[in-house]
Amino acid sequence: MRRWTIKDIAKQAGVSITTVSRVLNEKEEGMSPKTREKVLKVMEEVDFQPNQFARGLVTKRSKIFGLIIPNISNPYFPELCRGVEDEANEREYSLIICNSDDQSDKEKRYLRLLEEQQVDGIIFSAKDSLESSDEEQLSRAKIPFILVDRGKSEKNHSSVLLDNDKGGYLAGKHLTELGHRKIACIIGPKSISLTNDRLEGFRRALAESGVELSPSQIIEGDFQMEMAYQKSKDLLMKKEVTAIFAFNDVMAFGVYRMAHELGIHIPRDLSIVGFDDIPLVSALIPMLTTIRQDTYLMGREAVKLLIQKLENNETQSIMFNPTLVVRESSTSPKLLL
Amino acid sequence: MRRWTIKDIAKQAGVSITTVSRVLNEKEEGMSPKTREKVLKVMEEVDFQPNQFARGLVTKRSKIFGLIIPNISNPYFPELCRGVEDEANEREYSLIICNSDDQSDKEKRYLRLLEEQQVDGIIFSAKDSLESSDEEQLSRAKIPFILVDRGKSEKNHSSVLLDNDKGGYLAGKHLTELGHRKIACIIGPKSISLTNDRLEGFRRALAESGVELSPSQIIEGDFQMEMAYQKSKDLLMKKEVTAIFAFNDVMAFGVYRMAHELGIHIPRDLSIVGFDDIPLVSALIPMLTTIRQDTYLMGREAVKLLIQKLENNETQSIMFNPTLVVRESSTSPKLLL
DNA sequence: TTGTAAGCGTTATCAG
DNA sequence: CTGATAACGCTTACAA
Repeated sequence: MRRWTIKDIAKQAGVSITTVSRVLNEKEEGMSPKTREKVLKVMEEVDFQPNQFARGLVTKRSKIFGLIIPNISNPYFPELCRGVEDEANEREYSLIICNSDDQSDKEKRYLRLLEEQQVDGIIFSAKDSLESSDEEQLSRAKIPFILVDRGKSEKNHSSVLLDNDKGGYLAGKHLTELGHRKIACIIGPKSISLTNDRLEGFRRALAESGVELSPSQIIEGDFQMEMAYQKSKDLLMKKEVTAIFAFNDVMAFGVYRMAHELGIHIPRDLSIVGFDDIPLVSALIPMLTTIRQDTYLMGREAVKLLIQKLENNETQSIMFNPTLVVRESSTSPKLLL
Repeated sequence: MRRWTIKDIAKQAGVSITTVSRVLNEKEEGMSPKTREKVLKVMEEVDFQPNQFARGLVTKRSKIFGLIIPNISNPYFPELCRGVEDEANEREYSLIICNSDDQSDKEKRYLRLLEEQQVDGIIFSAKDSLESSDEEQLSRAKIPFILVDRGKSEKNHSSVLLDNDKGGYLAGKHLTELGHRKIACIIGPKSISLTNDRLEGFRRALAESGVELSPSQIIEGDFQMEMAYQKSKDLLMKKEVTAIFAFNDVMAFGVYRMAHELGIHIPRDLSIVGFDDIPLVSALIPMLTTIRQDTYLMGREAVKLLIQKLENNETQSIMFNPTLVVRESSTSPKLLL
């Protein structure tokens, strides 16, 4: 037999389909317990499952959220994703995930896809802040969305972001307090605003100690290990800096590798500070000093705010605070160059 | 105005809804180009998007696959997930992902959820091989599925698995060939069959060199770093082994950490072999020798076979071959104990 | 407390 | 080549 429908259930239980629909939706407590029992019994027996297509067609709700992230292979995102998934599922939503690879066209394509799938909302960790064309599309489709991790806090949309300026500041302050004066950083793509925020905070911290950051000490990376590994070579060979601040942990991994290759000892010859505090960080030897963000919680929070938006049309933004986690990779420079 | 429907398009273009539906589905090339143009133009103008609920209601297809994995935070799975997502999207499918945390009840819950969402198929990396109750449910719901990474190859369902026995064998052979005689291993949960497969291959390789694996040399881990870190302490302090084979890279990370803490030098005092070859592995210092599997490709392949099943009802299984990647963490023991 | 019937936006079957 | 029209399975006024 084909799948059971409420019609079948109704016939079997000797009631109308309306009644079945009612018990399905747990509405109308004003209903004879007998009838309810009868219906529930039949449903139970055949392990009835309502058809979401039919439901959605009427209610216009899919109980699905979309999550767009740059790349799940970047260890930052599984944590975020996990937070989003856990919160979503507790609230009976499923999650479609999409990897944009930081490409605008893929973002657009997925946005369309999600719209077509009639998702009830989108959690968006975009290439950067939303492009206006995307925002337009989203609002035209009336899909509530929330920006997470990437983007800017604006009053016309919800967001869950990190105080990246503060993160950069913490890193800078830590290094200058240790006595470092010659410091470089491996930043993210300049097109991404959080890169600039971190850089600004970092600069400010250095400036407070009268340390300047020359252009040659700012290396543009892509948040991946490989490029950081390669680009740090020059920097390390010249031996002109005593410390490096990598804008994420994965790039710090790259620096570790190059330092190892060149026989540079961490932290004796070189201090390193990372960003994110991804779980595997504690396995790096020596253990990495880093700026921690509570990625998992940010994911959960994003879903909460999204649901706020969805149910009450409330726009809300939260900014998380990063913290400095001092481990073994940072120490005072052995001598001032 | 509310969302456009094919009805609106039809009216606007001065044709019937059937015609609109036809151009939407690119059917019936036998159609006057004029009409087609006319309709397409209107669609373009209003950026028309068909309602998947209505579509699904009649076609019974959601264009969504479900992916159930233990935990996206375990670095093995993002790769798998990425492979699945890429292949799925190229074929116009979206992907709902679910983390089961290796708990049977969560698996069951998600299975139900996916069924309710009317997914067109499920890619399942279960706790272990499918429980019969799950298989029953799946077949009752007529949802095609494929097992990936975890499970057993059986002729009544498709699967994409790794030759774990061979993987274990490669690791064992490598270590014995280097001259190790006292070897331990940190395995996965015994309830998972791939653990036993790897162990068996490993044992066989050791046996070929007359090396035996005593129970005290088999440590049960959970594929996470933390437990491997703690459980390796005893092992390392006794200094009774010259090599350790960790059943995944993440646990190898844990061993690295403990070795570092205890001042044990890798590979001089201790050789380590991991499993998986996750991307960050190359950042471990010294670089980890490991058994590589092409996780990304396995993900892609899983989707291909799933679609085979879906479209042609062909059941097919593939077994991938692991390879040994020798890096810096394994070498001959400095002296035979 | 329960039932009837009108949609929801598509696709598919027939006619024309 | 094109168009009515009947499903698809559910929710929801509106009646009874």
